[in-house]
Amino acid sequence: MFSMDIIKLAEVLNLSKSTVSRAFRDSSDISAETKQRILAKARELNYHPNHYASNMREQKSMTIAVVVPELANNYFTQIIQGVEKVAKTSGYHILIYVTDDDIAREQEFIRGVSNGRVDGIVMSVSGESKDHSYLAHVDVDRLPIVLFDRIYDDIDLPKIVTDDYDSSFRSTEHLIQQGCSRIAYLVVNKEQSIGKVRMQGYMDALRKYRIPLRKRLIVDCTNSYDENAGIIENAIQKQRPDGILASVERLAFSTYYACGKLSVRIPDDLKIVAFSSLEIASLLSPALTTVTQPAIQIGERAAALLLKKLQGTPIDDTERLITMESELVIRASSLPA
Amino acid sequence: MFSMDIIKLAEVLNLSKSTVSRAFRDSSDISAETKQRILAKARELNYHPNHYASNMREQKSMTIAVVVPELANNYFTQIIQGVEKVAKTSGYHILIYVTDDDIAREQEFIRGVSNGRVDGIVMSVSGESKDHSYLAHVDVDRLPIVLFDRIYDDIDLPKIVTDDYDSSFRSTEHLIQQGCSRIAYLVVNKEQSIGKVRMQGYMDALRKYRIPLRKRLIVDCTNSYDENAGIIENAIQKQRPDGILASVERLAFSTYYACGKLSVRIPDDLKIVAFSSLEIASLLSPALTTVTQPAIQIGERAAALLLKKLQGTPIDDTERLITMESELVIRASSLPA
DNA sequence: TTGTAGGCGTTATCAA
DNA sequence: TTGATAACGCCTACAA
Repeated sequence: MFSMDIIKLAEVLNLSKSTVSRAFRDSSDISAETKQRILAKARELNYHPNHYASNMREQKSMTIAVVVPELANNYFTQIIQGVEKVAKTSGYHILIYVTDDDIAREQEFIRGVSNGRVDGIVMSVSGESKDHSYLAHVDVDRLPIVLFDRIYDDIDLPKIVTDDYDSSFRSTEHLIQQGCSRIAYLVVNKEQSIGKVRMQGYMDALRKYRIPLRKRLIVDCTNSYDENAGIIENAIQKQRPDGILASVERLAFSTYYACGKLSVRIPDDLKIVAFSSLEIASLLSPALTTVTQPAIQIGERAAALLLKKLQGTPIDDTERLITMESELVIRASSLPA
Repeated sequence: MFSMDIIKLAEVLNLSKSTVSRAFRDSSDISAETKQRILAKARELNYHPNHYASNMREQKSMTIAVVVPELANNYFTQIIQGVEKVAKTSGYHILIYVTDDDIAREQEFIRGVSNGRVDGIVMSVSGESKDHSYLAHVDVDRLPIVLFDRIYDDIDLPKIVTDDYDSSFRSTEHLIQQGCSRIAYLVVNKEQSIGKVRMQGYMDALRKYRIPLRKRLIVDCTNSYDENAGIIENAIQKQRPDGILASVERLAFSTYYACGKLSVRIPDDLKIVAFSSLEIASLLSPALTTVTQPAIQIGERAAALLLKKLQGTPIDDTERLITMESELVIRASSLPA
């Protein structure tokens, strides 16, 4: 029950604490010899400068927060991988916060880290986009924020997104070209940025091919697996779609299960394309056609942008909205039987 | 560029900083009225007590570190989900560290958080188990550690594991009962805790059924997808196994790809069982038989155990080694064609 | 090159 | 109930 601090270490070494302190920074004001001696002793006594004390002095924490709506989603865990990778190389630590799509919690987290606890934030916002003005009050010079994927359009922060509109348009077009005419769009929250943009791509593709938009084919799902099972089964039975565009991965899985249960054959009776970062999409039965977002790169990019800002480099305008390209990988689930 | 601190807030309110400070803790030495006034003003001016300053005073950070070998693995992301969930309810923050199975980095991380940066650690160790004595030097009264899944046997810390030996034994037995006699065991690191224990279960099951152990059927894989592709293809062609037990999920995926490439049919020519936390194992082609570990619960349990310790409750002996049960979920990949 | 001293923002102790 | 003051452990002018 004995804790080492800089003073004790200094005493042991018969030096002042300033000298010891210098040994742990880049300071040139110290003889190599003394420095070695200090470092050696520190290792021996297992001394490490207290991070919080340093932080308080230096007003920085070398920590960034990653805020995501959920963890049970390959996309977000890949984002974290990307952020972690970049953060690590610059010596930053990362704190993870999961909002469960609850804007109150999102707000609470942002507040909770607004005290020097983190130096910056990488965030994909929660689904609800009603009142998010709290973000506008954050002093981004003190606490920079980079948004990715699920963003708030009216908030002026650096953003990284994927070409969701195009991907959605192309996916729908692909289904049409495979002969689908009753294409359903599965969405969790169509008020939210990505849900909305992807829906627009879907609708515009239908219009281009003069396929009437049927409101019933836009299916509102939830975050609950159980509820979605019912919703999707119901939609399949009642609306008889011959194609499905799932705006998030999870909804495609639910569709697979529903089809299994209802004996609807994929792709014979129903073709599917899904936004998904599942790496083994090709091992599914049938292999799933995906819009694959470069999730890891997005995470890396977001982290790099944040670090750049943290290092004082100004973000130029071209970097305030970065659009990355997704890839439409066509597999069996959307091809002729 | 104006930062709110307790002194400024006190000035605005015409109070002393002590009084303001009291408003933010449970202190009863303050009138309800004053407290309200302070809290209201704080909200208005967006003041939050600086976390690091508090930490320094209180010698605790309300933060725990989660150290995992990798993030590209459903098991570990589910663990994080579990830890996050429990930590959140107790107001703890979580830092994520990824070792990439590099013990040097593991060591570096532990050192790096040994300064009050975190109050405790939940960790699954890296694969290499040569020299990990550094862990023995950690003062676990100051910095409690809970190990899970991949552990070091000779380190006396609370541990949470799954019944890997039994699972492995039963899986192998299951394959034997399906008529397999040349069962390969795919492993990444057979020196490491889980790799070793799972191998033992495999070997003992073979012995029970008097099936000779063929060294060639124990296939050493790596962490690289590309390398594994070659290794596994090679093993399938040269050793002609009729059953495979994959000790980690990723190796099962590689096997699926290899079989596709080599036109080996699953389960007709080769049956597979894998340790895997993939939630959509039943959607694979064919559906994958899995040993499913209760990953989320393990994470929850590990976090709960750590929090218990942090709250000063002593850990009793029965909790020093907790064994959770995995479930063998039999699906098409290991059943008769 | 090394030492001295002040302050980073809090909270706890003690006095008023 | 409130206020003054001394830590918490560290870093950086500035002095020696």
